[in-house]
This record gives sequence, structure tokens and C-alpha cells, in this order.
Amino acid sequence: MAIEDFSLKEIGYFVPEIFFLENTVEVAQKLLGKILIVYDEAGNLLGGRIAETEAYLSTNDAASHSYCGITKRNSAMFAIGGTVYVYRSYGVHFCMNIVTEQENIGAAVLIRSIIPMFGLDIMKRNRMKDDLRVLCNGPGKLTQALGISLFDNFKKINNSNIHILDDGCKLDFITTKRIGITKSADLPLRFVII
DNA sequence: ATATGGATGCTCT
DNA sequence: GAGCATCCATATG
Repeated sequence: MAIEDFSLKEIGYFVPEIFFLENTVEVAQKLLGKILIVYDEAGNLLGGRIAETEAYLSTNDAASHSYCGITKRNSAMFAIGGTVYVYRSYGVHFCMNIVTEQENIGAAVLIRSIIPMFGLDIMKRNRMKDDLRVLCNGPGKLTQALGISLFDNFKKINNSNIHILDDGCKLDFITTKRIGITKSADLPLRFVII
């Protein structure tokens, strides 16, 4: 809690909560280029630039965890925009989302990839990999590198040890189908910086 | 360069 | 008991 935020201000502006209350697709696109920062338990600053996101919608999206309504597992996804939603994937990995729009809507953006920038040594240790290219290039990989787990479910962006900063970086991106799903698999809801 | 299959655990039917 | 918003090692072109 006693987090040294002043050092983060040298990196960029804190994204305000209202940023996450907008349309989910727009938030997913605008998150590209933003900087994800996590302080681990030892106080190390870890993170990098968001390079790939996917939008999961509240309606007409069978791949979205919110599609069948609220359950214990997905309840964080129905919190207000700016809430962190973490779930366990394939029994082995964690995936991190940021909830979008208003409370009780059930939409979120999956962070699929970041470009490592801060805390490289710690992230390498967390991942047991030295190759920067495979450190954070996948949703399960980046949570492992950053030490994100179910413990982080329901945390608030910029009001916890998890932050999103804007350093003004604007990057071109492409839009594709989402990865690793079978339902609603053709929707163009994945965004990747070029 | 692309394709497969195994590990893993929890949620929901 | 099925089915996953995955990763990695291994196997093949």
C-alpha cells in the first residue's frame, strides 16, 4: 500500500478510472502502448508496454466469461471498469484482464502481451527464462513474469500495486481474430501493435 | 516453420 | 466428467 508512486510519475501519467468506463473495444485499442506496472511483494518495479490485447464483450460474445452470467469465478468481471479480473487458465496459468464499462456489465480486456521494460532480472527469475522475446509474450507468461495470481483478483488499477501509465506513446496496430477460443472465434477483437 | 500432445486444477453441468 | 481466453517440449516438413 505504501507505494512510491512518485517514481512512476517520471514514467507517465496515471490513466484515470474513467478511461476504463468507455466502450470495451476502444479501451482494448487504447491500452496498446500504455505501460503496465506491478510492484511485487519485495517492492520491485516490474512491467512493460502493452503490445497485444483482446476484447471480451458483455453481449453477443459466447467466448466471454460473462456470457453465461455471473458466477463465483467470473464475478470480478462484473465489477466497475478499472478492476482487475484474474482467472486460472488450463489449470496451470493465470490470465489478467482489466474490466471495462460500468458495474454489472461484464466486459473486459485481456492483456495478452507486453514488451518487457522494468524489472527484467526479477521477471527472468520468475519465468526461469533469460530470452526477452519469450518473457511476456503470452497471457500466462506475463502474469508469471509479473507475479500476478488470483490474489490480485478484484484489485483496482492505480489504487493498488498494479498501475497503468500513459507516456504518450501511440503505436499502429492490426486487428485480428482472437486466439485460443472456439466460440465466437471469428470476431475481430484482438489488437496487436505492429 | 508448423503441428501435435501432455501437464494441470478449477468451475460448471 | 467435460472443457477450458495456455505454455512448452517434441516431432515432423
